[in-house]
Amino acid sequence: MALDFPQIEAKWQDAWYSARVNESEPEQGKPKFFMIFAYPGVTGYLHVGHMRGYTVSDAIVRYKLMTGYNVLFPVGTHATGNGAISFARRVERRDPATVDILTSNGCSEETLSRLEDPLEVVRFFNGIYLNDYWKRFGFFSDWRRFTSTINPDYMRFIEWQMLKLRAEGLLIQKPYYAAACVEHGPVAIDASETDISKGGSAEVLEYSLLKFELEDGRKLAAATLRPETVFGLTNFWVNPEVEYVDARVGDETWVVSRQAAEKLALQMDDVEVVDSADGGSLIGKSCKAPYTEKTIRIFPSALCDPDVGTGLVMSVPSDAPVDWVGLVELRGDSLVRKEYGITDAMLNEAAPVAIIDTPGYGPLPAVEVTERMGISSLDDPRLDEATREVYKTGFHKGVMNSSSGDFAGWHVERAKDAVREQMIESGAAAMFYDLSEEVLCRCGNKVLVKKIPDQWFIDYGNAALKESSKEHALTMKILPKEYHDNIQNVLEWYRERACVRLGNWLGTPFPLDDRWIVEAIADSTLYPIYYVLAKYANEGLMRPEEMNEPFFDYVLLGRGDVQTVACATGIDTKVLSAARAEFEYWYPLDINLGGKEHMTVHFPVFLMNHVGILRQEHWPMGIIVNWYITATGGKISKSKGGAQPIPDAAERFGVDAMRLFYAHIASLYVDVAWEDEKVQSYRDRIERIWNFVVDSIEMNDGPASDVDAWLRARVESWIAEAHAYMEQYDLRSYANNVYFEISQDFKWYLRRGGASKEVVGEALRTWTQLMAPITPHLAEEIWERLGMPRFVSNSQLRSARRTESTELEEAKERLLSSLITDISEILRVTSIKPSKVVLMTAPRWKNDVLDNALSGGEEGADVGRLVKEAMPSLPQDARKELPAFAKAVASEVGRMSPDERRRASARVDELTVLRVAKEFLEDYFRCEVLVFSADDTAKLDPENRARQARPGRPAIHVE
RNA sequence: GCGAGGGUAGCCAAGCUCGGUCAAAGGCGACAGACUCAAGAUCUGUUCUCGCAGGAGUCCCCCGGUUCAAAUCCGGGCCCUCGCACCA
Repeated sequence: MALDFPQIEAKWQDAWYSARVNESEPEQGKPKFFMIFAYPGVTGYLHVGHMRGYTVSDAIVRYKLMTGYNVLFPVGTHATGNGAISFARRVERRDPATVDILTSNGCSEETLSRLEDPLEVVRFFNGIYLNDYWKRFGFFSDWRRFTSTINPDYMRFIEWQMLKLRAEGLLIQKPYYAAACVEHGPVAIDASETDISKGGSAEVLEYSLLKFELEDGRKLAAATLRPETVFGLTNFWVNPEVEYVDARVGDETWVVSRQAAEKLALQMDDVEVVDSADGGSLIGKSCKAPYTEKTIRIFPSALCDPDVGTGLVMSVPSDAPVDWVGLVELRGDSLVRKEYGITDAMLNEAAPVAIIDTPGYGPLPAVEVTERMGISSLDDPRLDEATREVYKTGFHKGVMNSSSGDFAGWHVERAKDAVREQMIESGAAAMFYDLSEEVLCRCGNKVLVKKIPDQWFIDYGNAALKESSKEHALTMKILPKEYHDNIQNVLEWYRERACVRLGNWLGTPFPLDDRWIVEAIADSTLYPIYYVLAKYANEGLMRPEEMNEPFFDYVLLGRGDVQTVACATGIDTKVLSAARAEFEYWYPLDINLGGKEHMTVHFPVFLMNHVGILRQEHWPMGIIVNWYITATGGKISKSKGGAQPIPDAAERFGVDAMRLFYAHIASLYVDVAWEDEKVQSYRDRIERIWNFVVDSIEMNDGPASDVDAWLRARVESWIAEAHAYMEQYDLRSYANNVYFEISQDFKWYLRRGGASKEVVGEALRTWTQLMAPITPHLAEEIWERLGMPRFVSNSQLRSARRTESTELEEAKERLLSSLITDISEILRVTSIKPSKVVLMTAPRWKNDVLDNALSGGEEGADVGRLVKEAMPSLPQDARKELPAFAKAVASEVGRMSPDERRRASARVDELTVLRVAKEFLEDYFRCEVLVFSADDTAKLDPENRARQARPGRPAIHVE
């Protein structure tokens, strides 16, 4: 009989939610478990990959619920930022891809026009996430606590957080250079291109702007990434085709390209274009280099790009292949030389000057590389490659040579910053920021780097904060372990982080200055707390305008007394006390689970804000990082709308099959490709289990047998292992046992003639409980069939009762199954069709020797001692065998782990076990089976195989 | 570049923290058999090579080292993936 997945999913979800099994209230004295997953940003539909982390969270929470914990597992969404705004804009202009995604998900034209409003977009997707994803998957989340970051009450919480950061001295202000659109303000440069229409992979480059003084006092400003090469300057490049301008900067006049002047104006105060400047007229003239004060000649070059840097370039032919090739080309270009009057003497003055010792190169790497590669023209596309090669080695491995003055002997990497600093200090240079490629805003305007003079930062560089956070992180349960170790480095590396931004964004206005909006990472650090309070706001027990600083101070920091706070807020004292008690009950957060992208972004600030603002007893306890589900042949990205819409997949495969897929397909800490066939096979597995269970429930009761005790023993092992795995949140091993190993045990039981309805029923109940965290709908359906009261989901999973006797029961069956393996192996290799199998258990003395070896304790067994102690009592014919056997046993025992020792000590009466199992074996191999002890003088052993018998491994003879 | 993770049999994926229980779990695929009118359903077995006795040989990206013993530890190399800050 097939399972109707959608039907049972709906049935149990209705039942759970109407019985409010998913809702959480504090219960003093009962241990609590508080878990969240990092809430998703509201930027469109999610895809099947996102459900991995969410599902794992739900499974953990469900397990905790079944093991005595009062659990809290709230969910929410992150609407801050421009995701919803840009989505609304795409809808507004009826972007075909966006419209297509929406309509294929069933949106009407009416809904479409509603979604032109960003707030409606947020509302719309909040509904989708809640209903189509999380409820659809049967999560045990307390829906009453749902919150979203642009809800008015949540915003009050963020305001409070910023005030506390300031109070702790963790807010600082300083200038900042950000990519910005002239019209829309700062934009994010990011490959997913939420803000921009072009240039997602651009970077902000830090140029040094070096000033070269002309005879008339004006200054040519050249932008370079390598200021330390100032010592190797030989000439200057100007493009006669480019339009330059004279720009007044403070009390100086700079010559730069018109485009560069515009950029400078955004980054420096007091920049004004006063005149145009003719590049051609400069050529042939001289200018004075900064720092070295060397006089160099100005030459023409077509390579100066007015959009890159300042459109003016300083020339270092020793280390820049482009400069060297430029000089070579110029030397051979008589036409140009004639036009600008460039003489051989001038060119000779521009001969390369060696400045850097680069491992693997001579004194002039650029000359060397271009000659080796045979590059002689600026049009040669391999110039880029040559530049990269020289730059890379020179910058990271090079050392400044004796021609670099005070910096001789410095590593280039260090010299770069030091030289720049000195030049800036002396007024010979300035900083200049530019993008590595053209970036266009969604509106079509150019994105440029703009100085923001009074940017606010959270000071994650604060030494005390950093130290406490690192120390606390060591005590946290952080998985995977690699991240537990690495987060130390991440925290160490953290520095100030911009926490507010200008522009058209959804989010909380910055309480210290409402031109700013609190930035999207900064408003999502303490938020687990807010789930505790959201219930009260959602139920109308407090209004946003009442949630002021005294309110949060009282509830979260325990400041003030309830009467005063009630006056200051207008909130009922009962509500205040309850909220505070509830916070104290649930906090700290036990687990925050999120994708690997959070490792260097969200998790560190999440931790540090807790440490910075809250009392130590409220600092978070654990972090779990999950890796991704990807699509075959590339990421299934959110922006592309999702290769596999979640409701569709749920419909096709069933929620439980997907949940099992997420739990079992691989360790959480590797990326896994989504494959329909894989999910389908989990669906098959679930149906197989269902059919098996139904058959078992309907089975006829049979007589008690000797495997009953074995199955009971196995149940104890299932439970013990389940708890052990979940202790480590190792869902995969847990699922492997529950969905694959356990069914094997049932099959073995039946095969061995087990028939007790009672024993099977007992085992089925435990099995069902074990399934409940991962495949809850299936488990409930089975639980109901078993006649159990609602619900398996909140039934209690007891702890295991393993004893010596359960060990023995398991050892007994292990003996049989390994015996079957051995016999089958012999039959397979020899191709004998057996008419008779003779089994001979090890003689008594071998057991004694093994026991003796095992009792030897830690120092292990000594062969000599074993032989000496066993010899006297041995029958004559065994004495020859003893030394070899003792040696084998000694080495075997020597390398046993404690676990193996325990098992080996739990040996069973093999003769009896085999005699009892004789019929079973005869049935299995369809032939006669004879059982002897090797001690038995009447045994049937024509080939003298009895000597091979060892404890746990009877000798075998087949014919 | 900086930082992190990884390369295991046809494929996916455990194992590596604590070296021996590892020819290396499990799943998928493939092959064979059983049950069947039949099957893409289910069950059983096989799936590195050799083997008419439960075994042997070779193996866990490559090279080298430590060790009685290495998939596991150390060094070097090649290759892949990911994060890098105002992007959630």
